[in-house]
Amino acid sequence: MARPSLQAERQQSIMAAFTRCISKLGLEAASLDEIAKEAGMQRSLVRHFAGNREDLVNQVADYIASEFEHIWQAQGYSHRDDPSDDWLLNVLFSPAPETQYQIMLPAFYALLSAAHRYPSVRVRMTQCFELYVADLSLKLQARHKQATTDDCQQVALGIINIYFAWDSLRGLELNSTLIGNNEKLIKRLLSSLN
Amino acid sequence: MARPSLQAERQQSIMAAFTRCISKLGLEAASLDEIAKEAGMQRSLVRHFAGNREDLVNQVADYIASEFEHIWQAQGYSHRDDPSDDWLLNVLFSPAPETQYQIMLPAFYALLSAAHRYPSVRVRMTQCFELYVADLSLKLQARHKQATTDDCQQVALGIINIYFAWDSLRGLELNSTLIGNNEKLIKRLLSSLN
DNA sequence: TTATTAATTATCATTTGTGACAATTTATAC
DNA sequence: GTATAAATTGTCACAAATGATAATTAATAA
Repeated sequence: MARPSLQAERQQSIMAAFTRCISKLGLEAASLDEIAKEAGMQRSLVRHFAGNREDLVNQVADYIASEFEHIWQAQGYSHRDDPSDDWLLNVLFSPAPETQYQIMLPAFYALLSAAHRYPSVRVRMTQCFELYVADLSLKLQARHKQATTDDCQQVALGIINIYFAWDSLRGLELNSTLIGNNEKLIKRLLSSLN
Repeated sequence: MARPSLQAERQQSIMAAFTRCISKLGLEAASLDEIAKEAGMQRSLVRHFAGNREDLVNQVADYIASEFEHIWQAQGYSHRDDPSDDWLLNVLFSPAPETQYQIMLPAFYALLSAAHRYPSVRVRMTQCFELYVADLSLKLQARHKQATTDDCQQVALGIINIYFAWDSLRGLELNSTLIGNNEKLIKRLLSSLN
């Protein structure tokens, strides 16, 4: 006999707003006021539903990691039958998922960089990153049977590092051949598994 | 007939302090008070010698870019006679220069990530990054005559991206085989030039 | 030693970010 | 309609970051 709770929805939209702010401004510059403005609610509501700043940071790390894992899993599933090397390039560079990725990737990377200052963030991001590498490594192994496990892990790590670097260099106005080389580079790494 | 100016020295030590703060805290969290404390002077002096925050950020971008170029050039020079592939691994991973690199690299990367918010920072960092890639590309070309220019540029970009990613993941506590794979990965890329 | 110029110290006001909590409104069940 | 529990709004105090500037001290040249 009471008003229905919006806790869950509100918490979600706060996390989404926080993520967008991090993506745009970086973690430290994403203030509670910014988050509130981005979420279209008052700061008091942000506090009410998500707690203090430390709580928010810890929560958003889990949110971003989970979303990331989810997107990655969905992408992998939708390309599960594509035996060619291009499956990965499609996942990474195809325009379709960019709407989510364009927000998610910079935020993910911002949290990686800040992880050493927030112990519980570090734990979650480490877990997520290792899972990411391990999963890509497995997918590579499945497509390149003759390669060793170690080879696959190296290439998986390399691709992920290059991908992150590619994303975080978007703010620079590098000449386009340089940017385009990232895709070729990933192909080069993949071909080293044959 | 006046007191001698300390402008130049003070400016240098402020930049050095700012760089250390960025390396430790990130750009946005490196406040004027932190910089002053790190430089062992009062905030008023920081302002007096280096101007307001915007000035400081622009100056530190140039400082970091210049220092970086300088270190890189010196490293390259000291290994100019080493024909093996290991020259590069030594430059990147040998413990000697780490005292400077351990400060410089995270700061460099923090500025890259923030570049899109500071136009003049973006210009300087873009210039520095492109020079970095171009120079490594040339050095690779000199050691791998049979490789094409495009091959060399791809590999140079890849190595730099992997190197930066390796550095910025230090905050995570990744399992050590994963970390060690970065070095193997660079060897793998280099061997693709043969 | 004195004038000059710069370093250095000390303070102030303003803005922004954060935490806390009271007051009010709103949607449900009875 | 009324009680209930939650959402929502509003406001206050406190701390931190920045910008600005006056007052003081110190090192040189003449």
